[in-house]
Amino acid sequence: MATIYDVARKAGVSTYTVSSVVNRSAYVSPELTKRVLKAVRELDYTPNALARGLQTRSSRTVGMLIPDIGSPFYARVVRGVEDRLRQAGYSLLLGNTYNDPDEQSRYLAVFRSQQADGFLLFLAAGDESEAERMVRAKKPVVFVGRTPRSFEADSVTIDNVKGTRLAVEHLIAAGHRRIAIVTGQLTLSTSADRVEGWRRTLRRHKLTAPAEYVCEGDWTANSGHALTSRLLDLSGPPTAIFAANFLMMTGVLRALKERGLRCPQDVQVLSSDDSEWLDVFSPPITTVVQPSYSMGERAADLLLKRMQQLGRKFETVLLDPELHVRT
Amino acid sequence: MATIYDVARKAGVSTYTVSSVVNRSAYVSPELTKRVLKAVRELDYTPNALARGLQTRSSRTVGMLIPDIGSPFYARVVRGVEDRLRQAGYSLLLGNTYNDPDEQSRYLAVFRSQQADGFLLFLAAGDESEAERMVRAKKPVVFVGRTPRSFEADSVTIDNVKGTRLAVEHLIAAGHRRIAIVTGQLTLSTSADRVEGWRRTLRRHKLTAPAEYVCEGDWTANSGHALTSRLLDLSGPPTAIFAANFLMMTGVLRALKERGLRCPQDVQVLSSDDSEWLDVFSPPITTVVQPSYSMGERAADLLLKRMQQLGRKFETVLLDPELHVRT
DNA sequence: GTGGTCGAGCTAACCGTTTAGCATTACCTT
DNA sequence: AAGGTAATGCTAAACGGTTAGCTCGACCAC
Repeated sequence: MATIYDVARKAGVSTYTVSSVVNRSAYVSPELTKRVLKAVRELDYTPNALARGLQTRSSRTVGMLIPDIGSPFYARVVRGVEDRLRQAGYSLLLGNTYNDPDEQSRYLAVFRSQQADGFLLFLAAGDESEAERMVRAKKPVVFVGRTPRSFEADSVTIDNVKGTRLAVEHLIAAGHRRIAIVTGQLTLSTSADRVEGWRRTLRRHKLTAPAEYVCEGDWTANSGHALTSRLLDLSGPPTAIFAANFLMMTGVLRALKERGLRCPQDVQVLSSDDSEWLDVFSPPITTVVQPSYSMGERAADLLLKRMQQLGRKFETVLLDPELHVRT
Repeated sequence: MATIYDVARKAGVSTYTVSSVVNRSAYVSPELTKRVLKAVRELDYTPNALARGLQTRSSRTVGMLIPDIGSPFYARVVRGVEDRLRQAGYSLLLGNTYNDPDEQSRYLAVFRSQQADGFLLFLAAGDESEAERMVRAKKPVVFVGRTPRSFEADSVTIDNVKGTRLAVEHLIAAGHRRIAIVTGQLTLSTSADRVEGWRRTLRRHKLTAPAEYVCEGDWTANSGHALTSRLLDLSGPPTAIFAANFLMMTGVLRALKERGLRCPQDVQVLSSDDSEWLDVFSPPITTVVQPSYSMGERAADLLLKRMQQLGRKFETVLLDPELHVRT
């Protein structure tokens, strides 16, 4: 690989001049500019980002932590992030945590070592203290999807309380009185908020639900399946189930199918996370549409702002979910 | 951020000693080792990967190009890659090309600038010459999913000819005689091979199909929809349609639904790309299961081998698809 | 002619690692 | 005691960029 020295020699100028031309960082006469560009072309020179980053102490790279790139929801968030960062000239370093705090720590160490300029954290359940230290150390961090419980920071989340409220109101309007919720770890704000939305909406409509109607799982189809089986074994099983993500929803449907229960006739199922193509399948699943792509965009925007201006006050972006009714 | 100098000073040793301890690259007495580790801990020292990479001319980073992280299929490939690379101590730099050759070039430049040690390319349709230059320049490159048409290289692909054969044979066995195929750009080996498998299988069974039964799209749901509409307008419309990926399949179903055609009674639909949860929805879609996760793993393995031993002869891994029959 | 100002581009130090080559010490051999 | 050897860790030079501070010449005013 050609270096800046090679280019400088070939063009008969100093490395300063090459650098100035390549980065458009200082005026260079047309004559020299032409010679430099010619040498760059002929040597197929690409600046070494490592060397540049070492000197400028900025890698133009952002580290992002997500639970699972395999889930369409997260994937769309990543897409939003990437499209924005690309425009701003940043690259994305991605870390799949599989919701495992150890993997999470490992990736944070990698990001740190790679001198990431900023961090987008879609945190796993578990210890928040590491993330908190980063915020306290004034590193540019934006929390995505899940807000830290115990400290202030930039974040972009979806109004999960509202999302569940829309879903539950829809069910109540359809005549349901026994509505259960199947969700992920309750220590996560996403889960807690969804349960909160469910609880409040029931109360506002003067409905009650047994404690067993709140089912804590781990976002997987298997947990959705297991929790639903338990629900159906209750003496008073629900007539509607809200699943907090797509995979759990498929687990719910599987449990119903196993028992020969029909959806929506016997048990109606709603879920978070919309996909356009749900239209073409049955049963019809009414969903809470999470603006996942724009969540990614907004998070990237917020991070870019924070990186530019470290001292600014924390900002919290709350995005509105919508109900996509399917019948 | 603490540097190796800070650690050296604090421990009262040279940077050589710190480096030796941190990398376990040379024997250091227990006494000094202890002092170094203590200093590392107290200063919370993390080596600067940029400086290290500059010196060792290896970033321990792999650049990967994929069409769209938003598609579950690609996402699973990425997961396989990432899990393997992680074990080997590499980070993944991801580039979403959206099947756009320009984006692809842009990302290759980024990877190059970031001094990626290796490249995993799930290429977009279009010009292959850039990738070819990389291979000729003896850079560690592994092609994933799609093989280059015009030159030799390491690659990991799925036997698409066989996949389509399984699908078409299944349809023929079920009594279908008019089988159409809806696929992506025919310049891509994935598409071409699928069409090839379809054509050969029909011929082997002494069936013919009009030219219009081969429908070239761009992998999107919209193109699946448009192509299917055209198919249904033919004077002799097909009784079965094979869609070359998940999204196109949903487009096919949408077109059928619009016309009130029932699946599988009126038109049966098969597709590539399985998802476990298809079980819980109807219509039942028989799919060709692509071993996407292991494709990622194998690609990463192959790349690691190539990076270790640049001169080795090219290897082609062909993975077997399976049919997942749903009724 | 002198001094001042300005613009263009050069020089050289620095970013934080790794590592070849060397220095020092301890220990062994004869 | 002298010389040889091995073990241990130090010194200093890279790696490939960026950029503060400087030089040099052109131009201008008086």
